[in-house]
Amino acid sequence: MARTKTVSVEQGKSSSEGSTRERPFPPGRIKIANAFIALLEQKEFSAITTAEIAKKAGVTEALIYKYFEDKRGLLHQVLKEYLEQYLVQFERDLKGIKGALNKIRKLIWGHISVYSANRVFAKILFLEVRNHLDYYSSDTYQLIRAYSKILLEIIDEGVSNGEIRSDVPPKLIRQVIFGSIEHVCLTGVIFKGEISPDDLTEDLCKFIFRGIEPVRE
Amino acid sequence: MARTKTVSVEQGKSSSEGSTRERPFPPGRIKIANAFIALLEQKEFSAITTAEIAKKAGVTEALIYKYFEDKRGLLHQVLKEYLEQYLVQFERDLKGIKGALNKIRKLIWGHISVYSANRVFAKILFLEVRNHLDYYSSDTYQLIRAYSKILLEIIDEGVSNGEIRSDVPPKLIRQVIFGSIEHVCLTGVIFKGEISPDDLTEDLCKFIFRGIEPVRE
Amino acid sequence: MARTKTVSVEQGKSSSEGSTRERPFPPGRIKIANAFIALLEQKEFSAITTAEIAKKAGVTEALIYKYFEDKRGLLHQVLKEYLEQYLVQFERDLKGIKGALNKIRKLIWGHISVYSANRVFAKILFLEVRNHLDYYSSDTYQLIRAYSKILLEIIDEGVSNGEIRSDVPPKLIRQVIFGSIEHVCLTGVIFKGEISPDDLTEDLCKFIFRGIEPVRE
Amino acid sequence: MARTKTVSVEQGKSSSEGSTRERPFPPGRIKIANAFIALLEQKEFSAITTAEIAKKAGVTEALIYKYFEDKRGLLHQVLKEYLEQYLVQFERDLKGIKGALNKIRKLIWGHISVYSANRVFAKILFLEVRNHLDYYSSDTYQLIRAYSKILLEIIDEGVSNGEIRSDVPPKLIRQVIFGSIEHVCLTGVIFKGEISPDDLTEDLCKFIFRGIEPVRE
DNA sequence: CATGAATGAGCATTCATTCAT
DNA sequence: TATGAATGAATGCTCATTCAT
Repeated sequence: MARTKTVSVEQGKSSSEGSTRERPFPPGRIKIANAFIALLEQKEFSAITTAEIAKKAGVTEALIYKYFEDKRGLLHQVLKEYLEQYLVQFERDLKGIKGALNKIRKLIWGHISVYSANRVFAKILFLEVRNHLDYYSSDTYQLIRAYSKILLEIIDEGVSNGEIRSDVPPKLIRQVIFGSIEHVCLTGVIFKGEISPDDLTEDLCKFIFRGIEPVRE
Repeated sequence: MARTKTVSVEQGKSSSEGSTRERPFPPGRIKIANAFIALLEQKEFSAITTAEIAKKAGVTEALIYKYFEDKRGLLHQVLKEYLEQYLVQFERDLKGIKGALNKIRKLIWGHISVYSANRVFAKILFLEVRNHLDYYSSDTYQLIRAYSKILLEIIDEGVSNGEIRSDVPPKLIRQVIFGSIEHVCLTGVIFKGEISPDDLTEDLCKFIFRGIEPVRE
Repeated sequence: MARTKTVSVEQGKSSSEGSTRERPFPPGRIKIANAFIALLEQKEFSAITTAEIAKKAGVTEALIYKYFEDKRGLLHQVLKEYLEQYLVQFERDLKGIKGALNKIRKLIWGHISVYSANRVFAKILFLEVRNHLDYYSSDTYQLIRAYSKILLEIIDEGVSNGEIRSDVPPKLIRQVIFGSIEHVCLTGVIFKGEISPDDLTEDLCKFIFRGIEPVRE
Repeated sequence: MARTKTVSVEQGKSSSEGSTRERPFPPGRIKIANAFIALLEQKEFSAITTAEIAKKAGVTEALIYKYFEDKRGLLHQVLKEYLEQYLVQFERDLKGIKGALNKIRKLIWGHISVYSANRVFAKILFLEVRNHLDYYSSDTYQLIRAYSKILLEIIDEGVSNGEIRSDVPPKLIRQVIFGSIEHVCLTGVIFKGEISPDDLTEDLCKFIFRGIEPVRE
């Protein structure tokens, strides 16, 4: 079973300058972030209290407010750090892959993999953050949009080179892809079942690429 | 813009005939349910206070607890009544339709239509209720399962008679269908955009039935 | 185990007059009183709600207020009916008994017997009613005072005729007697243990009559 | 009139010596405890609201829950601190006293003295706490049991050395002693009358030691 | 870098009680 | 004789958040 790693992302220098190098997060901050993530694995965000976080982290509640705007800020921050990491990885994954369909396959696999490895991440994303309006004006949302845009570009590329049919709106295609991935993973996340990236990707692609109907001739 | 109708389901008929018949809901109950639904259109469940509901309904807070278990119970109850109504309609819709693909098309259309007509309903379903474990042991969940089962049977039927390919697990197909519908609608719901059942159904089916790839001649 | 009888006292005419004879309590009233008593056996007064009483009685809450002033009135009423019954019995018991000590013995036995047979009664008396000031201005308190006065008179009688020492204030003697009885029974009531009137009376009298010290010959 | 002292027990010493030492209670906690005790003198526990306590203490309601489990926890805590203090005193009082009867006399005196000096204490003990089942599984109950056990041992000692008659069960003797004390004090507490430890002890012992009957030559 | 102490505002829920029918 | 519908008022408790040290 893929254990969610609770080691808080060591932030590389967000923007590097000459001097002291990327300084690591102070211990308190790390403890808080980890405690929070651990808690998220057990219960939903709104059910988590600052008192709980502080206790689990072994610090005082006040310290949370030293490092984060507020409770929701903590959520966004943690999510953002996760996401940034994933996007870097994702870009690398896509490098050197030829063909729109192949890229889509890789994207699906990568997407499912993250969800599979870090269920909390998945849970946060589609159960906590997305429902709130503040999300849509957050940094995180911009990251997600960037990611989402990449898929759209791949689809456009596919349409251009004839790999993908042109009689269905690309945006709809994108929605179906994301919708399928998430629905499939949601089930796994909620029921804490196994999620097998390889198998799921295989089946999903088979389906998405060629549809529901059997091969005509 | 499709206005969500706030008329609480009149269960049974209000005017009795014959004997004791199931009596109509008392006015207070109806007012509460409607006020609650109206509120749900504006804000998320956890942000709605009982005081607000009572005020909007023009009754006292205490009355809420006369008719519903608690705040969450109110949510479930309202949802359940909605759902029951929809399922009746849905069964009727499906009557007389031949062919698995045609049935799926109808189902998709019906599903989107409900979401389109009753955004609150959609919102409740995938933003409020589903995230909580108590949902999965509720009456509502049973209704949803029944509904879900119907789709699976249609798919099985399609596989049997050759309408649907057999090399992809039926359950995955179901997940993709539901996932697609919901992702597509979610966008509409969240951004309060138009949702056109006819167009969406058309595109979705085009896609789901024949996949992403262009026709191979 | 002496089961508390839950049959509400059929009130004899409180004060008789010529006409229609003691009319029995209406069924609703009886059901309420019985339900209440049954509830008192399980939990303390303040933990019992009118809703509960009504439900157990199979009537509406409103009916309680038809027959009783309010919740506390119900308590007092029930208690009073119990008490009146007991006092009648008690007076009869005392008839024909000679000697202060013998009378005291009989009183102790009677007192313990009631507690033993009707634990609810005991519980109400020393856990619910007595703590509240309204008790001390109630009918019930007058009954208790009457009862209490009888004991004092017996003691006085004993002092006069030399059966009882005169160098201890009679009122203190009375307090010790009541205190002993109640402490002994309280234990039984709270821990739901057996209470044996005969044995307890025997031991208590042995002690109260001759004190803690061994016989000095 | 013996005024109940409202100074909350300073646990440990406030001024540290040596190392880390148990630090004194924070001011808020002390204020809460004192306010609560003061309130208990005026009304019964269930009639005291958290709002009241907070107001009287000059703190916010929330602070109550920082220092105490809940309202009932506050009651138990306050009682426990009182009790612990008393038991220490009590053990010292008993030191150096010879003879079971003398010890009993001292115990009675001490017991009445506490009640007399701290009526709230008495009130809490036999009107609030004792009626609830949670009491019987509390720390406080253990303290009371310890205290109660001491009396039993004294009685046993008296039986052994011939000071106390052996034909009455020691436990019953204990019950009579406690029952008498409490009944006698209860009257004082409820009617806010004077309680004179010296006189009461004198009379009670006279009675308990030698019983109700006059001296037989 | 971190904490102890304290707060302010909210909020679900309970319950006895009333009254027209 | 009894009920269905509705209420008013209270209350315990939670929680995110602040700030001096």
